[in-house]
Amino acid sequence: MKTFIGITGTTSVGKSAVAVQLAKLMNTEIISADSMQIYKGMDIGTAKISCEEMQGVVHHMLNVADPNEDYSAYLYSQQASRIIDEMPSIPIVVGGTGFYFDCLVYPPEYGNAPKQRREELMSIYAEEGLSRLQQILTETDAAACRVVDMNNYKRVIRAIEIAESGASRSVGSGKRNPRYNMLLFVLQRDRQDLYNKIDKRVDDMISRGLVDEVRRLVDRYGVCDKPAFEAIGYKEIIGYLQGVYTLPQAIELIKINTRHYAKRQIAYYKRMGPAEYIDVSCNDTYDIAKHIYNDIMRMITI
RNA sequence: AGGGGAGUGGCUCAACGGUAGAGCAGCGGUCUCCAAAACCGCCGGUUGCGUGUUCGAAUCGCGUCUCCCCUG
Repeated sequence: MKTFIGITGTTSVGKSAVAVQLAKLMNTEIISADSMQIYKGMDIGTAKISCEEMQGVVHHMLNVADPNEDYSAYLYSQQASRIIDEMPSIPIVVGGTGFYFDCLVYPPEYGNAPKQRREELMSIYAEEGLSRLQQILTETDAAACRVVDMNNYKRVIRAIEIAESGASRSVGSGKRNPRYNMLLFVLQRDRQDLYNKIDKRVDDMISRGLVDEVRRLVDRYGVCDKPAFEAIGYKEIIGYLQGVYTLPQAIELIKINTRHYAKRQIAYYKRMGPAEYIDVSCNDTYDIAKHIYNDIMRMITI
């Protein structure tokens, strides 16, 4: 079983820089695990690492999809695991999307979703509401209703898709076997400190031209309902461009939504299995990378 | 200074005589292809202050403080 290094943490915690230092120490490459940096042309708002910041370290899984595509965790796990498998060195997977790490280590075991059917179910939800979806699931896979969050239309739709493919959301093989040996490091910092950094980062994004970036995106693709357009920083600025919010309101919303996101990230990391938590509040990025490097060397030689 | 309006949890407001509710924020949680998404839960107020009326007041009276608007 192949080993990879996982580095995660909330937005604004400072993952990218640490990862670059670590990659240089390990003489290896980086694979992004970020559900929004996947998209081309979304750079400022996703805080995508710049060429200079990469310092020559190769980064994979950035800019691999167009914003009007239906990208998904399923595609990510397929593409990223291929890269991991082909890399001769120990890859470093870095990003804030905990679910993507899960999908790498435990590849989704249910079948692929037929695209037309999902659109049908979506329009049923839009026109007839959640209760109709619940009814469909009850009829096709009653057992799944006990396992699935019936208030969450996305989960209900997915369970219906699985049921219609002949499987059942209720009979997943409980303890799944991991595909990789992941050595996970979670970077963290004091909550107030983190919130201050988030506020500052959002202000920076605005002054670096986030509004223009979003405008360009909308000009090119229109306002579609693809995942990319639900990204924090984008949906709010779109609202501003459409006159729903003033710019200050949109900025405040971005900050709030980013804080909420960070909280959800923290909750997710707690359930990702064994991990080493590293406080990065008052440490130099190189020192943090060196610390992680030493730990890795120790774990691998044992 | 005079006239009018308002003061309710961090914020915006509801309840207008029967000992306070909601949204937002905050905090916690869920998660097997939309995951920066979607969903669930929790905390929090002796209603500016004082006094009176009443069996009972956030709600009525009086006084006082603060804020807003209008007139000077």
